[in-house]
Amino acid sequence: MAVTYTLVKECPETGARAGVLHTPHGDVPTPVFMPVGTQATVKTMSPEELKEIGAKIILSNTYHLYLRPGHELVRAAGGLHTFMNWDRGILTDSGGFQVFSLGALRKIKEEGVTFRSHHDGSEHFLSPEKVMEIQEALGADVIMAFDECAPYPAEREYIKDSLARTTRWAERCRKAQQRTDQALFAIVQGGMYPDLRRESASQLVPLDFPGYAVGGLSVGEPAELMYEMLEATVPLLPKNKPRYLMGVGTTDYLLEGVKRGIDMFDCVLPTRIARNGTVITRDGYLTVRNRPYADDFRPLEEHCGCYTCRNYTRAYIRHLIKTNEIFGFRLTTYHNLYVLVHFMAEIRDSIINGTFPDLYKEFHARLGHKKEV
RNA sequence: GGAGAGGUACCCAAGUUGGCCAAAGGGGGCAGACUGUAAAUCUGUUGUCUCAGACUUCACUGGUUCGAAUCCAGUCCUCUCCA
Repeated sequence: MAVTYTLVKECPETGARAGVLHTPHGDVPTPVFMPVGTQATVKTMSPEELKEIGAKIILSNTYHLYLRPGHELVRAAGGLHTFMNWDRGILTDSGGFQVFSLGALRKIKEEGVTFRSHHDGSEHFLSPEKVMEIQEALGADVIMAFDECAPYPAEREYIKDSLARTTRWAERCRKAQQRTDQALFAIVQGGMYPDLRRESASQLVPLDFPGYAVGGLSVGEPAELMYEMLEATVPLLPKNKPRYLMGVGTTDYLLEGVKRGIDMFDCVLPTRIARNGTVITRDGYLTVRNRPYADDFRPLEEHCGCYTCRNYTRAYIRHLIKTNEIFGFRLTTYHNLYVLVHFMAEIRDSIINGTFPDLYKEFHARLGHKKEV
């Protein structure tokens, strides 16, 4: 098996799990937050910095790397790990999210999806088979089945058709798979309809994929609705396989996701808001770009052990951001990723120590609302 | 000394057949958004007030006119060229 999962401990009070994802590029303790490096780089971070932060696995993207520089070039480079000098885990998203985010530029059919390139308008056809070919050329440890991340809100009938097609696409991906050293995860869809979530899961689970993702969430719906969908989905997923909640990455969502049995998360939010002048703290967001921090000589977050907080002040970082200096984006990105990666490690420890419910209560009181610090 | 060009809001800069001008557009400032990255992006806002409405602004002073950033006269200042 390319990638296996070991369940280390499960919180008896909640559904929280501590485990290990074993990959050809090292073990990944779970629950885990995976930084996103869409174009074969986590924007502004070097691989060395990512390791320093504690990242054990990162994301990259099929659609984007297919367009540029082209998967054949990555293959010629020796695969994504070699190409980008990252010897730890990599997961590639299938392009399913681009079916959603490039909504105006694509057309969905049973056979696959026609995209008009957002670079030059050229037309490209991605099918489950093509996506598998690309992902095998890229060579990530975990690869994703081609799916449709459906929009919210969406009609029940639309979601029903979409989820069924996503299942058929997952089967086609499975059939097209040739490499045996990559784990192909299927993606549960179903929109915001609990019964359709269950329908999707019940179609995919018997196909026995090495891991399952929950997709189509965090697309604009209220938080409570997302939690409800998780509760409808996760209990149907096999306990001995990793569960991955796609596109989720605020501290409160992470905590709530873990509580409901999720093992893996990814999100562009920490890196994106970092570049837009906002940092994540244990107590909420801090928009360090704003005026009040102009002469604030404290670190971004007191007691944070990250490189940024050990060496730089809010005033300096605000200055860098305001002057559009690259180093500013690097410092905020570093901090945000550090916070999430370490938050997950802390959660994992608490699950193993049996104190997760306490940690949950503590953070539940602090999170869930945005607050300037 | 002579010839010419010009002075518009925090900065740059449109606007000079008089009204539709509190005044385009940039930049800067101040906020907001961001969740499997079309994102170092996008959106809002940026004269004053008791903000619907009213008031004071386009170098300065005076004038023409129902009405002036726009027309006239004078003053101050800036730049270019020629001596």
